Amino acid sequence: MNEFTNYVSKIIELDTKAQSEFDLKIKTAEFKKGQFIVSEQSICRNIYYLKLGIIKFYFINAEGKEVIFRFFTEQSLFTSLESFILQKPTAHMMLTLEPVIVEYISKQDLDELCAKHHSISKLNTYMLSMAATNMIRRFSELMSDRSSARYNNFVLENSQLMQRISLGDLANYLGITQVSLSRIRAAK
Amino acid sequence: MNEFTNYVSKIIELDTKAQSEFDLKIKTAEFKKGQFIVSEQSICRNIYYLKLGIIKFYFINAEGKEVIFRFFTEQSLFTSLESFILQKPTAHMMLTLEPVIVEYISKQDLDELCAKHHSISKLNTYMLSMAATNMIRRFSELMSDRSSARYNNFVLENSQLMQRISLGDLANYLGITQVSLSRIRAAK
DNA sequence: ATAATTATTTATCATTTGTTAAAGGATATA
DNA sequence: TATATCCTTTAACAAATGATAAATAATTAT
Repeated sequence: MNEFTNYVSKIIELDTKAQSEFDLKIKTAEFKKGQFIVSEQSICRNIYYLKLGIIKFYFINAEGKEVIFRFFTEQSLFTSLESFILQKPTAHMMLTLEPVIVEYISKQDLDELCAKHHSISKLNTYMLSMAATNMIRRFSELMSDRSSARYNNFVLENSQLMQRISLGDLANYLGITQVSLSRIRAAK
Repeated sequence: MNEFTNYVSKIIELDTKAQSEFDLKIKTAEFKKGQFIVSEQSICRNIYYLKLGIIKFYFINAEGKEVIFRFFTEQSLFTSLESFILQKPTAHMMLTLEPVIVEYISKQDLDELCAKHHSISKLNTYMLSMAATNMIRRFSELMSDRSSARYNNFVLENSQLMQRISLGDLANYLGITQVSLSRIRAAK
């Protein structure tokens, strides 16, 4: 059984038939560091399960600056949601920060399975719920504290992740410049 | 037929039986200006359709300041999503800024209808998709421009709404203080 | 209408953050 | 090892924003 199937089975109980049909649709792909899994203007046709590596989910804003929605690490699901739902070109990119192995299912296959199996429809609902609540939390986090507090909080809650991302990327995630982040770090 | 039912029928085609069962579950409520439809620490048990009025969806951040997710106006769906999904107390409030009339369906009723009718399950999927993509857009908007540009943009795209909300609320929505917004307005 | 309350603007000063440039470290490549 | 490249820090200055208080305008209540 694929890791993706195993992962979702622990979240939503899938009946045997639904599970095996889901598992059959899973494909695997590998990427080198610095490659786009979803590039600008492409259509995101899949939901991905991240087996290995780390991914930066971001866009370039009106001032030409990089804004990071979030990072994804092992054992997480991701997709460029707006593009995935409407199957139209995305402005939101998925870039590998390390060598990456993913498993994925296409929207078409997932839609077909949703129509066929109620348990997979429930899985789909769960994945959308997580996408929505994660964005709500991300927005709240960004609006909740001054940047120094956001930095301290990030270090506390993501000590492992700190070792895998650059301070430049962290600054963008926190919504400040790298110079500003250096100042915050120096001020301790 | 309730306005809520009519509204969703235009988005997702519901078979006759699903539609009438959905319609039977809809309830109505009225609120005066300045009342909470969802108050802090309460559990949000419903999805609402806003028939009349305007609502502020917000929370109080770690520094004690009000942060506005968004405003809702007539003919829109809303719920305090995290609380609704997990049925746990919310930190996100829904406050009426005008007299309000809503129609709503409970989570329990909706879940039952989802299990029974695939078309309603699709409706549920649609509503979650919108919640997620709306938050993605809101986040992007907030991170895309300097505050003066965000203000100009808001005025352009929400000229009707401008007449119904206070500048203090608008400032909070834009992520700045009211004093700062006054400066931006004066600088024109 | 008058008073009281609330909303908005203006002014002043302090703080934060951005910008630019340069310097120092670290890492990768030949 | 030496060189080049990338990442991070530091410094100096400018711009934006916050905090506070006071003044003005608008709204609500008596």
